[in-house]
Amino acid sequence: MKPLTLKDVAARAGVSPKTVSRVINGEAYVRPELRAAVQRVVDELGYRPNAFARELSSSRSFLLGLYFDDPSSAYAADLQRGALARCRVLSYHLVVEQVSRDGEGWLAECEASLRSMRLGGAILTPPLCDWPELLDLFARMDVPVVRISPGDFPGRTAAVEMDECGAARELTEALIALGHRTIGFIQGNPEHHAAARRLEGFRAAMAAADLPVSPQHTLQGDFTFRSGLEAGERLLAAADRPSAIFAANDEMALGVLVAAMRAGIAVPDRLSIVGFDDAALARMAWPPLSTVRQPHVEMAAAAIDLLDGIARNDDALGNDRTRRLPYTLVLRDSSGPAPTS
Amino acid sequence: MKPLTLKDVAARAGVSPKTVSRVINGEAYVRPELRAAVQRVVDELGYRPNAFARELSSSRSFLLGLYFDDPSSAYAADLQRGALARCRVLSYHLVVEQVSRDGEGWLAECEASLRSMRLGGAILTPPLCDWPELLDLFARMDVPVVRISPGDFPGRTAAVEMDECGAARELTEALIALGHRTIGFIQGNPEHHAAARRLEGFRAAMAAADLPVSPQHTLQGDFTFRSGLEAGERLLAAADRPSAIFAANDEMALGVLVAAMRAGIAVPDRLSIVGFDDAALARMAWPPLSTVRQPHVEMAAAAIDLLDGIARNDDALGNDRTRRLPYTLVLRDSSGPAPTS
DNA sequence: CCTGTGCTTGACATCGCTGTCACACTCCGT
DNA sequence: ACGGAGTGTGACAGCGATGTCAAGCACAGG
Repeated sequence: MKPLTLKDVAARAGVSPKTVSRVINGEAYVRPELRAAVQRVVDELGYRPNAFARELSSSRSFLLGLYFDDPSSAYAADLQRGALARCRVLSYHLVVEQVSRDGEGWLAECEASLRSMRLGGAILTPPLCDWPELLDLFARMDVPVVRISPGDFPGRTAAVEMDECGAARELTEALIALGHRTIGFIQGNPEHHAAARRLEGFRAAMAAADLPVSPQHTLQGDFTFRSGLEAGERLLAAADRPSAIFAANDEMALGVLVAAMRAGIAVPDRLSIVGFDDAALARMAWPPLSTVRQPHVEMAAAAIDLLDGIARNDDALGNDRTRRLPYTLVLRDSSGPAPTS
Repeated sequence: MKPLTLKDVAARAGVSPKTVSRVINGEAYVRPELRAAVQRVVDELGYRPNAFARELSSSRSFLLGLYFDDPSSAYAADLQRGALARCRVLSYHLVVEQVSRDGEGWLAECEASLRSMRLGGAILTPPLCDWPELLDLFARMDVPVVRISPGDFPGRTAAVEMDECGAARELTEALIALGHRTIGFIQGNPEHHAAARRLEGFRAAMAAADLPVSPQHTLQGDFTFRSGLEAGERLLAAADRPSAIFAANDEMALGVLVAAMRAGIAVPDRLSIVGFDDAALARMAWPPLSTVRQPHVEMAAAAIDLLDGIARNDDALGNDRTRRLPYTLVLRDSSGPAPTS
């Protein structure tokens, strides 16, 4: 099966290849009738331009990179799904890359990878989005970047974010409204800077309600189930056991839930647990988790849109290179009124 | 930052571009000393050939496609992680694509996508791997394919699989050994043909032990949590409630677990539940799920290796185009002795 | 000394497309 | 009628690599 080329189409339409190219790319200066005629031939033959040749001669690119630290988290999967769907629509292709800061050569390896394959843009997810070396690399390579929930360097690149602080505050306020006065908090991966905002929001709500936040009740996790389990066990074994625990993501909240089960503490009767993200997991737990819905799919789609805009040089975007998406509180059965005892 | 080209390297090394190309590609007929000298320059400059140009002139390709039906399942994430890791090593790039059979144009869209971007190979995951139209398409486009757990058309393409039937039988035997005599089974997505083997294995074990399998105890699910929950509820409400339930994947098993919790049925004391896959989820449940570990990561890596082999025309592979990987029974706390009552 | 063979190297065309530029033509105002 | 601006079109070069082929060289055998 010989591939169809521009020349074939041109011959069939009785015009020069360049004219076909103009039609394909929607360039100006083609007579409307001619444009229509050529378009008809293109459709008839089902012609698709070879993306590699295109890229080579125009240094545009149709490949977008999605960079993850850990591509197997539920978070990553959601982002990917959103990005993928949008890519289809805008006819980009998505290249997934995994980067970790282990070892010496990670940056060099990234650079090599980028040099061998020019990307039209890249999406950096936390915690990568806050690594200055990586941002420098993309800047040097002149690859447009959109960051998801960046924690540092605001304004340095386009970004998609959510009001994590506000969301955490609202969720905490909801717990306080349920009568909880002693609330534990399990932080996420310290490298994930945006996640630190969740702690801020929690503290803000507690301070506003004049409730104390003891350091023993503010534990460090790393977003994994295991870390949530361990932190949960410690919190539940404490003398002044909190009546509610806020974990900075759903996986850790699930860990706390299991810790409570093991310890025979009824949820939500004797302990309320809330998470963050509204991952698919949240609904698979028993009781289902109260959490904050972070619109991951939409965030990824917005990121693709931003990249597309930058590629098209839509300076209509101008200064508006940051999209902020709304969150939603999702109160399910893992949280309830504080025990009266 | 101007990109480094073959010519630059050639000039620096005092040879022709073609010779550099030879060194890069490890072709024969270059004097060892020259080869070493050129290699040194390449390393020094950190030169990387432009993959697009390479692809254009040689019609080789360094892009591998990973095709999913649902890219957000835990299964998909595991496969992707394995593929990604192997790609890094072999310096391929991974393009992720999502295909569904909705609507009219899905095949045409796939074809268009493939025509615009020649892939060096593709990995098809279930249930896509059993869609004959898709297999035909790839054959027509002359893109090598490796299928993961194909259900139909054995031998048609290279494949990576696992003994699903044997695994299901062993797991069922383990339940029988625990004293269970009435065991429910929840099937997976009927489109996922390989998964039908799990039912076969289950039936084989039951038959071997002379235990009846009632049709009311063999329900249809679709691999989602929700379908597991619903099937679980039905099984648990039945008059002759089974003492153990085998769900064809972990997500559905989790659904059954929640159904049991809701109904106040203690697991594993009054009901044993087992899943299949050993997804990350399995360990996040309470009690943690007994299941069969399917080596997803290794399977994906093997698939990449197969594609690489095909690309290099290693006919050393010859007829050995199917890799079968081993499973492991993982018995955790969601299964236990049958209740004596 | 000549021819043949095998190794080593580079010149050149080519992959499919787009950027650049030149040319042709139409439509003005003067 | 003529210069100039604005349109429409195609010829041609080149993006950065590899395939092909021919040429140069060394060494063997006749």
